[in-house]
Amino acid sequence: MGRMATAGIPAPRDASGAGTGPTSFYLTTPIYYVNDAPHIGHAYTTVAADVLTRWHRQRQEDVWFLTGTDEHGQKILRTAEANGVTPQEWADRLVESSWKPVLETLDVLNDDFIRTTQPRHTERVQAFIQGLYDKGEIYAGSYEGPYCVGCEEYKLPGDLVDGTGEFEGQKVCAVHGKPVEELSEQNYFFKMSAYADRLLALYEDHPEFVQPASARNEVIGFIKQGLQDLSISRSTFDWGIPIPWDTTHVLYVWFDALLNYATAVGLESTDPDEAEKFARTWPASIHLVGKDILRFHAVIWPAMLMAAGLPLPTTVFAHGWLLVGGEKMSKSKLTGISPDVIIDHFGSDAFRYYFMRAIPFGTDGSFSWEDLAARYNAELANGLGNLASRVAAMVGKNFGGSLPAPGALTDAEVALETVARKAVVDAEDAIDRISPNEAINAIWTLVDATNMYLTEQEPWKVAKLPGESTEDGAGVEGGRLATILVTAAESLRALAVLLNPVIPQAAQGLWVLLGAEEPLGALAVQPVAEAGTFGALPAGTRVTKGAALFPRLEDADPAVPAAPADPAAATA
RNA sequence: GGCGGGGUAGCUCAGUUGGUCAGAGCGCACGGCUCAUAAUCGUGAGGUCGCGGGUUCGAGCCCCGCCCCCGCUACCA
Repeated sequence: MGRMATAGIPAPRDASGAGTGPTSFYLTTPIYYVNDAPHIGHAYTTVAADVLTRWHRQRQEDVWFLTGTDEHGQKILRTAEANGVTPQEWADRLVESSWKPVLETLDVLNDDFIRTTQPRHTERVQAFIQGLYDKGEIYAGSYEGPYCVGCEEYKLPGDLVDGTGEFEGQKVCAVHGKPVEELSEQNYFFKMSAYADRLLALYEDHPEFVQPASARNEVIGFIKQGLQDLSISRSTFDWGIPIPWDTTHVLYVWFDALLNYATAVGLESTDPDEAEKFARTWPASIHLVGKDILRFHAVIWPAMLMAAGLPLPTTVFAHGWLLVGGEKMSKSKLTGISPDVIIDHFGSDAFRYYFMRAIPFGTDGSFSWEDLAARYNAELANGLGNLASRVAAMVGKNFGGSLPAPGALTDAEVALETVARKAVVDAEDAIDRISPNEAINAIWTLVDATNMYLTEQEPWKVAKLPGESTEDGAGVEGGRLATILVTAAESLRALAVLLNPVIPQAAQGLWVLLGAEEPLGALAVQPVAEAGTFGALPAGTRVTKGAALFPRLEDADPAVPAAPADPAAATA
């Protein structure tokens, strides 16, 4: 599988590729900066991570899904001070009030949640950088750059604008409009420039390392401009991990943050169990990132790992932006939307489904309430929900809710099962290419084919045919009507299994509707590879219609599409 | 400025190496059906494929110029 041209397949990390046991699959989201409250962009990343890991779990793989929060840095310090609390108190507040709850809201099943202020992280980070220091990968130097006294921070050339008035002709701080000073500061530097060639070789030899290709090209272009060493310590503030050999400095937040992916699974731990966990889990299969933080993950991170002599992750995947009204979301333009606003109205399944299907992963995508509402009604309510409803209703009406034994299969049944099998294969392939939207497209071919199958087979007419029912109107076991309904039920069974990673609540609803748990066991343990094989539900399975999976929304126009109350906004 | 990606039916977008490539879904219109969440199934709609040249027997797909949009251009979470 690893030789497919569309390099998206996480290769087995057992380099020999020999084992036949479960494949280890370790996936991460970025750790989110606690200065902000979650918006749909964060939720998008997290949901994608959840869909991918749920899928891999349903392949019976050994999965580890990590998310968490980044809590160090000057911005956090300032925000906390502005609110009259310590930075740790501030971080605690945001984590408990916003970041952990949103995982529940989104139905996300993460295996761990790391916070960069936890001792398991800070201690291991210190051990890690001490190791680099001892190896000579870090040296003392000085950082020079334009410094804005008003902002109390160094600026990038791009942050500066042309001055006006008394500062005409000078470059000034865009925020304060005043000239900046050239300052220099003693810092510790990581010898990143030494890894430029090895990084380029990495991108060349492992095109799957940075995906999609557009992201990879940007990274390569960036490095070809010349790679400089990285200043990795700060001494102008103290909210960070102290540099072990010089505690007047704290570690640069990115160096700190990136390490979470490894410390969380046991890097540098002295605990034998944790060390074993690291050996079993590392390296990561996929780091999911937004394209704004691509470079940190595709350049700095592998360079750090190379310096430490650690294995590199298989893939850094940069997804695109969610566009609102054609623009990147922003609070100032009231386009930064909280996931709660959408989920309160449409539910978490619809949220997950919409963002996973409507937007090709890796490209920017437009979000609009109109599109969300239209897809909800057309695809979830009319397409899938109604399909389940019509099948369950007919099994109830004709067989008292007890799935009958099917009769002889015709070409139509074989054709539908073929669609199901192909959907499985195509969806699996799409997941391997880290393309959830294509996976859902593949699954939906079965929704459409099953609706068509029913229209063509007309079970409601078959039910009135001689020999299809008894005197009291009950359907006949082994008849044509029974065959059609059992086949449709098998389709629903396949859909429940295939859609469980994407819309877990509705999939479970389908599982209950089908009464499948009794004969087949829990939905979560159904192997996805066998989902397309019909004939799994035995005669006598209890099918009940129940409530609509996705009730149609007539008032598809939610009241408030803009930014809601935001814990962090008050401090901005 | 440099590098890269885009501008295709009302909307969101597909369109491999140039020749059924002018498409899909949604929305809309008409028709069929009536099991179902007024759902489902079928048909249609005629868009200068950003603009102007060029190459070719033939170009959204190749070349040149131009007009817009977006991303990257180092320590911005």
